[in-house]
Amino acid sequence: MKQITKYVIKNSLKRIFLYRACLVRLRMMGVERVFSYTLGNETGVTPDQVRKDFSEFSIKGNKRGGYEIDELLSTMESIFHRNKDHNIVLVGMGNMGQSLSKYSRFVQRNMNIVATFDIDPFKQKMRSDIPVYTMNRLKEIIDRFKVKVAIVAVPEISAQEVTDELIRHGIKGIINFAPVLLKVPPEIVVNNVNLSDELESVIYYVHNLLKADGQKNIEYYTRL
Amino acid sequence: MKQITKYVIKNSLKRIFLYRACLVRLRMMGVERVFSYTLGNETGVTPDQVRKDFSEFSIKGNKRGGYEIDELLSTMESIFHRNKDHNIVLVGMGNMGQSLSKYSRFVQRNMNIVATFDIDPFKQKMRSDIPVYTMNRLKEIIDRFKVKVAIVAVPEISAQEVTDELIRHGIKGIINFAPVLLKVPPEIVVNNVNLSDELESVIYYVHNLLKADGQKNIEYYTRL
DNA sequence: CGTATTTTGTGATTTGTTTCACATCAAAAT
DNA sequence: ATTTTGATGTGAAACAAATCACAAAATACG
Ligand SMILES: NC(=O)c1ccc[n+]([C@@H]2O[C@H](COP(=O)([O-])OP(=O)(O)OC[C@H]3O[C@@H](n4cnc5c(N)ncnc54)[C@H](O)[C@@H]3O)[C@@H](O)[C@H]2O)c1
Ligand SMILES: NC(=O)c1ccc[n+]([C@@H]2O[C@H](COP(=O)([O-])OP(=O)(O)OC[C@H]3O[C@@H](n4cnc5c(N)ncnc54)[C@H](O)[C@@H]3O)[C@@H](O)[C@H]2O)c1
Repeated sequence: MKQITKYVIKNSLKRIFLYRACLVRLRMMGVERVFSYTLGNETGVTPDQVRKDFSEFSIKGNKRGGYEIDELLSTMESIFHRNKDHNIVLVGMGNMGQSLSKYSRFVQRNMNIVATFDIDPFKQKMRSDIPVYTMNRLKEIIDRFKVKVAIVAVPEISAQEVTDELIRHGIKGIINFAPVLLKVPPEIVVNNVNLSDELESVIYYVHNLLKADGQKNIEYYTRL
Repeated sequence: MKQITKYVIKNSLKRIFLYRACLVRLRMMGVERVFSYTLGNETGVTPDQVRKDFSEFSIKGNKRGGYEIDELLSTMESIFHRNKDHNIVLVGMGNMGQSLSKYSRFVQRNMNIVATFDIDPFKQKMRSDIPVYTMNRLKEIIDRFKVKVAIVAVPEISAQEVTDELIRHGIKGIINFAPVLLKVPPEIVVNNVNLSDELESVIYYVHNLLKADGQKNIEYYTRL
């Protein structure tokens, strides 16, 4: 009973990510507390929106005193389940897969790629920090590391087949870089990232903005 | 007068990309015409929404006869300015930059990376199809190839500085892979792609869906 | 040729999101 | 201790997006 259940990250959640990144930076700069005004200014969001977003996630501040950054960050950590580590597998060690496997920021955020998989024996011989396995070890690794989330970085043609296999072995969430809409059962979370579309949309907006020349941006964009 | 003007791709435009990819596939399979119902089914969108989207972009079909795929595709091509080529520059030939520079699908969609740039002399010596230049040739290349759009794939710390330089030399649109909100004048289009956030949001949704277990998806997601 | 059928295109309605406005509280000032 | 000030938190209002519903148009069929 596979079906297309596309989802996009809710804007309010995207903004929470934004706030967090900003808070981490401010904290490193020695700042201890923020107001919705400060945070809004820093992230290009109105203070009202910041407070509404916090309200949605039941994040509380101190009347008049604003928000204590450390407290805010630890509240966010528990919202995002960042207190514990998350094991991830990556399928497809081509250009994209290799690049992602080396990306240190995932680890910094407690997202560990514990193993990668590829059908190409040459890729399997690659020396790398993270092991590259054949597909037949998929189940073993997913079970051993209690992996719930996978990165799909295989060619378009193989993406659905790989996805089916991942789900069969217990994967619940997928971030997919292949330019296809994966069909999955409704309880599976899929985030389709299509970089060609992202780039092309920039071109589209550049052209239309140049024509429109100025204030009518709203017609073409949606604010985050 | 730099400021934060974040924009996200409008959902209706995202869906148009979706329709197009689907239409290309159907066309290759020999299908000649579609109905909003077919297309919706194929992309997980309601037929009403398909027609509303087409209406927004003034795409017309034939009452009763549906849409002729070829006609639809060529209308879309002109909407997306795909009739002409688009020259792009890429700054930062690290893991991500190299991967993107090899991505053939950009070229397939008439988006040509004409040159790449890096401060690292080692990267400049790299043999690759696309030339790697020092930053001081940026202006020359941008002018020569009439480049309007750039890909930023440098570390977080350098992203703003590189962006400023790109804009100074006439770039109007940027897709940014560094996890920072770039500050740009309001007439510049920026698409900030943050892959850590995308991955983390999958984890977030997986956890919350598992808890919610079933139909209340709507609470956590926004449909595309 | 006219009637039934099917699908588009778009106002009207509903649903969702952002902005506004202000009561509420906590701290600072007097 | 009381007033003033300044920020939060959240209903209400305004705005935006998605769904519904149906008239209009094109085709099929008797
Ligand atoms: N390269 C990029 O910058 C880029 C950008 C955006 C999207 N993408 C998408 O990401 C995906 C990967 O792109 P790439 O450039 O890394 O391609 P690639 O060809 O370099 O790598 C694909 C890898 O997947 C492996 N593979 C193929 N079928 C497999 C299967 N059934 N099971 C396991 N592994 C399999 C191949 O052996 C290869 O190593 C593609 O869908 C592409 O469209 C790539
Ligand atoms: N690697 C990934 O998979 C990945 C994923 C998501 C986001 N990103 C982001 O993309 C960016 C690049 O990541 P990466 O992994 O390729 O890093 P990297 O360190 O491999 O590459 C960065 C490149 O930028 C060059 N550079 C640095 N400063 C520069 C400057 N001022 N001008 C020109 N070039 C400069 C460096 O010489 C290097 O070649 C980072 O911001 C990173 O956070 C990377």
